[in-house]
Amino acid sequence: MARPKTFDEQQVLTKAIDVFRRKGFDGTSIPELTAELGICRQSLYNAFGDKRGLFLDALEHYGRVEVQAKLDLLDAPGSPIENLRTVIRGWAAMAAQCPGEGCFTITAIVVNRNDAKGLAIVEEHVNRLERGYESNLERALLAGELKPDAKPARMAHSLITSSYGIALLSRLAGSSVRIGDSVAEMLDIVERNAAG
Amino acid sequence: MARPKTFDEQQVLTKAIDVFRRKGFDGTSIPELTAELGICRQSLYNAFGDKRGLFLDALEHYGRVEVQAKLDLLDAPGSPIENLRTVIRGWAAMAAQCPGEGCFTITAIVVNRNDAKGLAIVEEHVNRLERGYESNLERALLAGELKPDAKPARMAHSLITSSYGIALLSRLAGSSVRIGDSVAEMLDIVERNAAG
DNA sequence: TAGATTGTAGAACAATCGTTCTGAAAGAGG
DNA sequence: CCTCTTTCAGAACGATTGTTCTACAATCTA
Repeated sequence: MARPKTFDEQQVLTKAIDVFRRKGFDGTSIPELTAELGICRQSLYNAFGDKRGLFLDALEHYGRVEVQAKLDLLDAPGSPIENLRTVIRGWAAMAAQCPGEGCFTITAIVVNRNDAKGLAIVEEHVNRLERGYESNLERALLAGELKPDAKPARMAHSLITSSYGIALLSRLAGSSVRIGDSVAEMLDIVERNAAG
Repeated sequence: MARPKTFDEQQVLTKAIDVFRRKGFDGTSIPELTAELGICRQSLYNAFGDKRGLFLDALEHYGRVEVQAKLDLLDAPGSPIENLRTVIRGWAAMAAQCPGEGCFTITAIVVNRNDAKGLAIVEEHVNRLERGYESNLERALLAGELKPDAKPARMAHSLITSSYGIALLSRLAGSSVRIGDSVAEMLDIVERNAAG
């Protein structure tokens, strides 16, 4: 054998997520990609097939890292409801941290308009996170943290919609107040269904 | 003078909204545009300057027609709260009617990532609608339809976030249940603040 | 050291992009 | 009639697109 891989594929995918989120798919050219990823054309094509392949790989990597991080938070030991509150506040924090950028999922939803494979990956991310919310709420219900008549599925559906609404509108400059109130309302949904 | 305009500019802009929403900005070529709009290259450039000019004009037209239609509904005579319920249900109806397309505002938010002028127009649309929600709720408050301690601004912020969350996620195939529950939750926010 | 492999640098490719230009057909006013 | 003006059809423009190809440097194993 010979020369080992000198670039870290995962690290390249992380950079790719950043670039695509910032400039979109069609808005990012190959020269821009090679410059920002720090690899040359040929390496890009060898590793990912083509431009769309790179995008799809980046999207899957996003699921393995960012989406999974939220799921881990929801599943962390301790009070399920307190974990949920942490995740909800995290959406506002993300919006405040990189305003105008927004989460990669949103770019992917719009960009993959006509790509069934890409849309399927995004949809799986959204559904996984939604099920994460739901199972978190079911555990809270079992633990007696929620009123017995609380409806985890419906709550999860509503929370997911608000979550991505926040992520979308965070791309607009003057959204901080709006996002703050939306997070407060999400926390209120949880509070209202809390026991005692 | 001479030959009168043979194509209706407003009608062309309506078609342009459809095309751009379906294929995005970079994803739509000039030949596609001339085909779908039913006008030739030169007419397009004479009337709108260039491709981006057409997009911005279409975006403004969207504000004059679609956004304004929602505002008119909110301002219609009769019970403010009942009007608000109608508009909220309208978001679900829109999502059900053309699933996978989503409202033009969302395309514009993602597509205008790096175009300040375009982003400003979109932001104005979102803000106008939000103020429409808010003034509707203030009128409801004055009319005694809301509890005295209801907070129109916060309610409006939260409702806008959910509205666009719905519009975004409606692009995913399996979102109908999720959207239904989200609308129910939005109606619940209104209900919970309604006067006894 | 020899050879295989993995990377880089950059030329070259056909295709398509947005845009402009040319020339002519069509209808309204003088 | 003639003269504008609007629109059309389509050629042409340079620039850029995604992709492939060629040549070469680097680093591992045998």
